[in-house]
Amino acid sequence: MDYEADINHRIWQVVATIPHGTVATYGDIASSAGLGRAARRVGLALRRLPEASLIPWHRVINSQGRLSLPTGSLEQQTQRIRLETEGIMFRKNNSIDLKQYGWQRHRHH
DNA sequence: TGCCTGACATCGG
DNA sequence: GCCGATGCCAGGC
Repeated sequence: MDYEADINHRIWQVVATIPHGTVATYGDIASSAGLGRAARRVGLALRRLPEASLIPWHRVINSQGRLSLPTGSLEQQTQRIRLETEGIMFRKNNSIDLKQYGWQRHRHH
């Protein structure tokens, strides 16, 4: 397969390791996949994900703790429902506390 | 080739 | 907390 397809697979592989009930940011995934700060590349890979895939794409959110899919879209609603189903609570401003649910939350500078 | 856009991140103001 | 500018990597036309 070509280079781009290989990158997508690597990204999906990392996303697959995000534990149930936790979330990771696009940036987290990018660095873990060896892509440096190419966070936008992660969004592209998730968009390329097959509809029937079992990869937990809903556990990937932005660094502000908010969902990046279009507000009000069916996709975004699906993501929120799935996260809440896993026990993740949203704040009043529709954001998620990364300190509590974040994946690589125990790193130190 | 050039320009615009996007499931992003970070820094200012 | 809400913009706007920048840097970033690909896609689409």
